[in-house]
Parts: sequence; C-alpha cells; structure tokens
Amino acid sequence: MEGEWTLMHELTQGMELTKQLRLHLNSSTSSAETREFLVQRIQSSFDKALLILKWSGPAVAQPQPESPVSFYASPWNEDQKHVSKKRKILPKRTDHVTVCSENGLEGSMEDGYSWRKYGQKDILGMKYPRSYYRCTYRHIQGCWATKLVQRSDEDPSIIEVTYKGSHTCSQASRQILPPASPEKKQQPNLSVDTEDLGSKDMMSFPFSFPLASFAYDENESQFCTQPMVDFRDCTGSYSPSFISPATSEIFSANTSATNSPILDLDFSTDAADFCSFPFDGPGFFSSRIQ
DNA sequence: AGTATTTGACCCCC
DNA sequence: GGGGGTCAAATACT
Repeated sequence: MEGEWTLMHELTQGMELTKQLRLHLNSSTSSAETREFLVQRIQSSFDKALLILKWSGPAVAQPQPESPVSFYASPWNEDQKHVSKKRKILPKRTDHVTVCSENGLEGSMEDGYSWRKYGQKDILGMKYPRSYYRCTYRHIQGCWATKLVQRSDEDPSIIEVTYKGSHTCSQASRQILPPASPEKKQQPNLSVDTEDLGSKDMMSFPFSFPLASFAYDENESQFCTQPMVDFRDCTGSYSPSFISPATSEIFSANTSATNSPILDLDFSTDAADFCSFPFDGPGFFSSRIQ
C-alpha cells in the first residue's frame, strides 16, 4: 500500500531528521535557523504521518464535526444560542496567509472553505478596508472559524488573510479529500516560490500541500503562517521550475470553494492538523512572488 | 423567497 | 476614548 509506505517513509524521515537535529544541537557551528528548519521538518513528517493515519480508514478517519474544539470555551449548543454582542473570546490560534490575488480571489471562497462576509471596517493606517468573514456553517454546524481579509497597502495585489479559529463544520473534514469531480472552468494556479527547495522527497506527500506554512507565535500563543504562497492567475508568468508534470497536477490548484484538494489541512483542531508541510521550512519559500 | 452582502451601530479591550 | 470586531437591519442578488 502506498499509504503504508508513505507512513513508514515519513516516520523514518522524522527519525532521521531527529538524529540530524541532535547533531546540530551538539554542534557549536550549527545555526539557530538550521535547527529551526529541522524542527519544522520533523514536525512536518510527523504531522503527515498522523494525517495518513487519520485518513487511512473510515473507522478512524473522519473527524466528526461536533468534535470539541479545545480553544472554545463552551460548546455551541450551550453558548452560541445566546447571541450577544459581547466580543467572543477568540481561539488562540491565528493563521496568517498572504496570497497574491490579481483576479479577485480574495472573496470568500478561495481557500477551500465557504465563507460569509459579516463585516467590513476601515482600519486606522490602512489604505484598504478589512473584511470579516465567518464560516457559512456557523449557525448550522456551530463552526466558529473566521477570517480577516486585508489588502496590502504596499502591494494591492497582495491579500493578507488571517484565520481565526478552526473549522469544525463538515467541510473541514472533507478538505483533504481529492476533488469529487473535475472542475470544468479554468482554474487559477497556485504557485509556490521554491527558491530554496530543500529536497525532492519533500514532494512525496501524496494528497495535499499547504496554502502556507505555519509557525508558532510564542508571544501570542498562536500559530501563524508565513507569507509564502501566492495565488496567480493561470495566465501568470510565474511557474515554479521544479514542478514536474506529475506534481503540477497537485499544484494546479482549484481555488473554488468546495473541491480544492489542497488548501485544507489547515485549521482544524487537533495537533495532527497543524501541518507544517515539507515545503514550509525557513527559507523554503524565501521570497514572495509579486 | 431565500441567501448573501453592505453598512451603521454596538460593544469590548487596551 | 478610540480602535477593532461583531451584530443585525437593510439592501442586493439569484
């Protein structure tokens, strides 16, 4: 089974990386960046292994939408029905994603989830207003994921997306699945700057890749993604040179709402979902495509 | 008619 | 008190 092989591969790689990290920890010449890179790769390997386990069989695979979300103070059916204007305590995890949107992708659907806009504010010092989105299924399934969309001042083609909370709706659990059917309309490509690609085997992950990488913000106890991945229109000139015919299928991402195979992993709850994928190490995507 | 978006008001936190 | 996040009525869209 390919899944088993990949699982073994990831676990083995995790072990190897751990050994490397140990060597670096004992080495006075090792840089902090290198160690951090190894840490992230280790985490990535184990994340992937966990994901493979998680999705390898129906008995254990499907997380239930009603499964508790640790950072919410109380369950939906107790708290959420008491609608109040009181500011809710937000989850402690925030994901920052920077995407380059030149074709209006900054709407509610480009990341594989279905969002509903619930507000817009002019932010002090910001040229462009900030838009607030919540999961479409908030009231149906008690999914309290939200995101903030802010167009960059410096480069209006850059859309900064901040995710708050994680999806507990059923949509979250199917994000990892491949598209149910081929999309007919032209899809924008998801391009990744891979200037500092570490190793080719990092591309071996069979079913998914991140929209952006995650880093842990210790100050705020938050997970933050690093601004590394851009959306480009299909006609865009940029195309990562490493993409092979095989991998381009993975990277040619459908960014419409329901069948993006890639933009997922994401923001769901448990540790296994904090996937810092292989290409997310420091320097892995070292610059943003403009 | 049902759903999504807009937008002014409200409220909390710093 | 001001800024930012959310609510909800009004409006637009399908």
